[in-house]
Amino acid sequence: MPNGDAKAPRPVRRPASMADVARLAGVSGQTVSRVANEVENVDPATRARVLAAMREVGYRPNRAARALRSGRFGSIGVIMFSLSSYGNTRSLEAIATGAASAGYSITLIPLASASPMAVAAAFARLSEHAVDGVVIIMEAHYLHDSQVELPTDLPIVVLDSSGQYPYPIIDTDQAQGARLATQHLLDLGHDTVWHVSGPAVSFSATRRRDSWRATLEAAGARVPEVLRGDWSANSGYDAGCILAERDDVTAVFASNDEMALGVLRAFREHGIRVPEDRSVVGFDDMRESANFSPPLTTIHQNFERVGIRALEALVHEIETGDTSERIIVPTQLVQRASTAPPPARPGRVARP
Amino acid sequence: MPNGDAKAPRPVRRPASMADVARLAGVSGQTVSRVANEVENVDPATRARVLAAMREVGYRPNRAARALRSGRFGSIGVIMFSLSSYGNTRSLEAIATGAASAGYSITLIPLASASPMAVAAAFARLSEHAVDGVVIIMEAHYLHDSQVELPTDLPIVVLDSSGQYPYPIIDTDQAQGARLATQHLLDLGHDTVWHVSGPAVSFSATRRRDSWRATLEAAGARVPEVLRGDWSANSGYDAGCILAERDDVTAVFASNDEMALGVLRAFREHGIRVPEDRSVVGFDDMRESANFSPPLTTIHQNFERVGIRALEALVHEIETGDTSERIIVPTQLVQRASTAPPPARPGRVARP
DNA sequence: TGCGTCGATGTTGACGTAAACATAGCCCCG
DNA sequence: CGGGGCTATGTTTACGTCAACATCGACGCA
Repeated sequence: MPNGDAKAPRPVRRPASMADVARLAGVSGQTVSRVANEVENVDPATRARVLAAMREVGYRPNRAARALRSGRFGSIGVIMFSLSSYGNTRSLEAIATGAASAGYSITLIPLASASPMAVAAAFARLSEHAVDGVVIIMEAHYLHDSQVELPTDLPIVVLDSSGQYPYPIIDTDQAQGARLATQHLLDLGHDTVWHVSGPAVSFSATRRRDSWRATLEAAGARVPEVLRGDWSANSGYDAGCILAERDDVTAVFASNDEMALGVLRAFREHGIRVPEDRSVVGFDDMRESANFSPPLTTIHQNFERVGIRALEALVHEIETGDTSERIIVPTQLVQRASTAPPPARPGRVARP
Repeated sequence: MPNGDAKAPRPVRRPASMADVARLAGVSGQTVSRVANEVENVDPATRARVLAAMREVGYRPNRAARALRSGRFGSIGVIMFSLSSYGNTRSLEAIATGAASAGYSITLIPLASASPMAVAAAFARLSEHAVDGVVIIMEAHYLHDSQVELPTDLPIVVLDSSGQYPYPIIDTDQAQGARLATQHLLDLGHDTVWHVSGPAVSFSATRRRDSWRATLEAAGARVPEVLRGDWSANSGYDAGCILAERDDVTAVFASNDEMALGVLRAFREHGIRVPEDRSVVGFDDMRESANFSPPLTTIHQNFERVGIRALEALVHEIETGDTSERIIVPTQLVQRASTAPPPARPGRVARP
C-alpha cells in the first residue's frame, strides 16, 4: 500500500464553529456568541473583528447545538391532513410566511391517512420533532374520535370550527358566511334556498348547514331537504343533477366553490341557464371562481388572515405563555354573475 | 412575603432525558441509548426494564441532541416560491408524504417575494436551517439571475424545466405533453392550433410553447401568433376575448387549466359554443377540470410522481452520496368534452 | 484448572452553544 | 484619592446523545 493514510483524498470539511471564529479573531467563544446573537455590549472594534472572522470562515450557527442549549428550536410544527384543500393551502402559506418573519421555520407533519390511528400516531411522534409549538389544521372530528394524547407542555392552536378542543381555535365565521349567502338569495326574491352540504365529519360544513337552516327559518321560508356532498366538484355535479330534475328549485347555496362548480356544470348540461333560470352561491372564493361560467357569486373566506392570526396566537403563547381566546375571522359576500332574481312565476323553468 | 420560594407554583417539568430513564431502570445511559436505537445486543430482561422505564417517564429522544451528536438532522428543506400554484402544492404533498415514510420531516422555507434578492437571502440563510438536503421547487429563472451561492456541501434537487442547474432536475415531460395536446387537435381536423402561453420567465411555459410550435411545423400547419398569459384564469379570459373576436380560430391550447378556464368563460360570454364551434385543451389536469363547463380535455401531469421521484433522488444522495440523473415524468392526454372536430367550412363561427 | 473469547453493560468524552459566574480595567463622585 | 459600580471580555459548565473504549463475568476448550 503506497499510502498509509487512506482518508486523505476527501478531507471532510466540517462547517466552521464558534471556536474556529474565536481562534481567528483572537477572542473567546463567548464573545463570538455575543456578536452572533447581537446582544450585550461588545466593543465595536471587537465586533468588527469577529464579523470579519465569521465571514472569512463562512460561519453559520449550528441550530442543533443552539436548540440543545436553549431548549428552543425556532420551528413551528404544522399538522395537515391534506394539502389538496384550497383553503388549507392558503392558510399554510400565510402561516409559513408569518413564521418566517417571526424568526421561525415551519416543520410540516403530514398525515399519511386521515384515520384515527394515523392521527394518534402522528400526535405521539410529535414531541420527537423539534418544534416549539404546533398548528393543527383540522379537517374533521379526528381529535375526538381517536384516543389522542397531545403533549401537554407544547403550545397548540387549532384551525377548525369545533368548539370542543382544549386549545385556542382560529376559524372563519362560518355561520355569518352562510347567513350572508342565504340571505342574499332570499333578498333577491327567492322563496327558499337549497343547500349542497359538505361531508358529515366536517365541522365547518355542519356550521354552514345549521346557519343556512336558521336563516331560512328566521325568514319564515320552507327548509328543503339537504343534499350531501364531499367537497369535490364531482359530488356537486351529482347534487346538481338531482336539483336540475326538480322544478321547484330556484336558488342553491353550495357549501364550497368546488361543489358549486359541479352544480353549474350539471345545470348547463340540463339546459338550465344561470342566473336567468336559477341562482347559485358558493363558499370560499377560490382563485378560479371569478372565471367560472358564469362567474360565481360566493362567500369570501380570508384564509390568509386565519393563518396569520393562528400564527400570531401561537407565537404569543410560545414567547409569553399566555393562551389566546377563540379568534373568528369574518367573511364577505362577493357578488358576481351567478345570482339574480328568480324567473317570473309560475315557476316552471324554461327549457330552450 | 409568606412564601420564600416564589417559583413553586409552576414546576417547570423538563422533558425526560435518557439519564432519567437510566436512573429509573437502574442501568447506564448508554444502555438506554442502545435500547432506543434498537442496536447491539441487550439482554431481553434489561431491554424490557428500560422500555418500561421509558414509558413511565414518557421518554422521547431529543432531536437536537441527536442532531448535534450525529451531524444529521432528519429533515429535508423545501424551498417554495408560492403555494398558490396547483401543481407545486401537489408535488409538495407527495414530497412530504414520502419524506415522512423515509424518516425525514419537512422544513418549509417560503420565499416572501420572488425577487432575486429574496432568493439570494433565502439561499444564504439555508445552511442555518437544520436540514440534510434541499428540494427547490422552481417557478422561474431565479437561480440564474440572482448572484446566488448555494451551499456546496448540501445535497440539492430542483423541480423545474431548465437544463441549466448544476443539480439533478426532476420535471414533467413538458415537450411531450404539449405535443400530445397540439397533435390531438390537429388529428381532430383543425387546420392549426392557437396557443395561450404562460409567463416569459417560466421555463415550463417556454418548453410547452416551443413544443407546440415544433408540432405545428412538423405537421406543415400555420403557426399563429402566441398569446401571453400569466397562468391566471383572468389572463386566460383576456386571451379568450381576443381569440373570440377572430373567426379564423377553431382550436386553442392553453398552457394550463386555469387559463383554459378563462378562455372557456370568454367564449361562453361571446356566444361561442365549446366544443361545437371551437375546441380548447388545457395542461395540468387539476381536480376541478373535469367539472368545467364543458369538462376540459387536458394534459395530465403526474405531480405526485414528480414529488416522489425528487424525494427519492434526494434521499439517495443524502444517504449514499451518489447524485442522480435528470428525471423526466411523462404526461397523458385526458379527453373530455371540450374538444371536437372543427365546424364545417367555410369556417365562419355561427352566433346564435 | 487456566486462559482466551465473547457478550452484556458501564465510563468517558465530545459535538457547538450560551448561561452563569469571574475578572480586569475604567470612570465617577464623595 | 479611594472605593463602588459599570463595561468589556474570559472561563467554566451543562444541555442530551452516542461512539469509542473499558470492564466484568461466563463459558468452552486444552
